[in-house]
Amino acid sequence: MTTSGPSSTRGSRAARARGNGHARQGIPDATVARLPVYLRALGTLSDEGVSTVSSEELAAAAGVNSAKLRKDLSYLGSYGTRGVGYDVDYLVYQVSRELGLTQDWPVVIVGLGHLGHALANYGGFASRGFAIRALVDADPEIVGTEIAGLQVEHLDRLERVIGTHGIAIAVIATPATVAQDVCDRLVAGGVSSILNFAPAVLVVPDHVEVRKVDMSIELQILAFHEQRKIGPRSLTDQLPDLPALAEVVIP
Amino acid sequence: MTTSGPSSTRGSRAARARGNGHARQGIPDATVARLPVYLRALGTLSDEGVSTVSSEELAAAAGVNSAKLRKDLSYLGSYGTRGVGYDVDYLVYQVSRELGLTQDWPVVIVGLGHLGHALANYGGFASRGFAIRALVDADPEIVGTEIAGLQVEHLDRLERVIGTHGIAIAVIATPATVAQDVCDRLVAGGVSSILNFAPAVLVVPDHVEVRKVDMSIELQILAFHEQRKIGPRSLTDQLPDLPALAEVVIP
DNA sequence: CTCACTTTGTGCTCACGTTCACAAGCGCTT
DNA sequence: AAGCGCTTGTGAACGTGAGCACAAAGTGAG
Repeated sequence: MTTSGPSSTRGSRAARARGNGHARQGIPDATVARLPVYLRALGTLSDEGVSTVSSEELAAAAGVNSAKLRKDLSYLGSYGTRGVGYDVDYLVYQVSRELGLTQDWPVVIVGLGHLGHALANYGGFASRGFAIRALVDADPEIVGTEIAGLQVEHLDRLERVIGTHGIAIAVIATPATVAQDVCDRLVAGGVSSILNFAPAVLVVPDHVEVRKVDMSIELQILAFHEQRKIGPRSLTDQLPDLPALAEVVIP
Repeated sequence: MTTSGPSSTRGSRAARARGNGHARQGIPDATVARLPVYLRALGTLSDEGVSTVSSEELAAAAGVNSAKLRKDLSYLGSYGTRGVGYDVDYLVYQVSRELGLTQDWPVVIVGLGHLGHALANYGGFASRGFAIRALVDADPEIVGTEIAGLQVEHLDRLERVIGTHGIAIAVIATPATVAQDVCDRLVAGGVSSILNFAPAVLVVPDHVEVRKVDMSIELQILAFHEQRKIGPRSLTDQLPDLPALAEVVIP
């Protein structure tokens, strides 16, 4: 499940307004979230020299049900050939185009602690249509140093940096305490998509989309299921439950 | 939405087997995913000295609808007081207990590149019932060095490390190429919950739960929405779409 | 050309999740 | 002790997503 909760601009109203030739408009959110997974699997296949793939094979590589994969792809259009499968390279192009990865998106990372540092050095971005164009931090110890070939700029210049590079997508990797402030300034500066690594709930205007990545939350979800496996017979589990015990029977 | 797709041990069958006094068994996945968010908001309130909170206030702090919050909390039991609200500290305890955070979970991090390094140094774990007990890597340059107060051990010792500390939850922060191998060994060693940062689809037995954190995927989802905002009037958007143009009208 | 076989694209059903709206319950005031 | 206002807990309606199962459409053999 999903990882995070976006906030704005839900599409999907006219999701069913299809049926004609065009596939445009209204790809379900759940599908959009899976397209990058398909794209990665397709990239691997392409690198291996595979030119055609069936929904069954691709689904296995992406870790999903094949019917779901076919339905997902059908939202983009009819790019398969019955009796054959999908052309890998053609599908890579179509999915990339749908996701908006045929162009390069300039990105700024705000906050260069351990995590921001790791993100700046992560190669997985550049390969997929994202170009980290600027690094921003408030700590005088960090400002001016060079990370991943970029000079870290001071937070004061945030708005200027956004404007200069035409940045629409930003990554927040600051401490939680300043995340909302940074977020507000990003939005004021014109950023409309934010990837938030800070453990804080960001409040943004409707036209801004926020996605959250929070390892602490993911671990807690794992802990919940782990606890369930061990069983409801643990010590602490037999005790209090119902402060109000009435209203049980007799309506 | 989410973020990711777990794989196993879905609860929720007997979700509706309630109605009696007890609230046990069958908390919806969507609810479980939000409990950590509530817990964080509650922690902040508690630190601020707030002793009672209404569903409306807490929902605002957590960034969700108040009806949803009430329904979520109702799965744990009736811990609120009508006309008043919820006792903050009591609720913190109940949510923590439900998530299994009243005990400490020993965790191993495998892979100590930039990201693993950042994770090892992240303070947010310890404060929430998780204790990083071991760091494991295969690179001889890294093995033996000390990170966050722990000595990095060699991958060869993985099974031993798991056994010694009784580890059930592991974090994979290796390159994608070796993620599945590491995963298999973790599972063979007895780990049953995995948090995967590697951009790879992991295949695991049914009793193992995997959650995935992938910043590249999140960025691509943002790019999709960003592209939509700019409008379907961009250059590349007027072109190819329908290889097959027939079947348009007349059913 | 026809038939057998393969794989896509999708209608339909069911399950899950979200939201509304309100009755039930609690505390405070009079 | 009775009434009033506030807030929880939840029944019910609605919307979204998953997956089955099959018709449609393509390929290749005979």
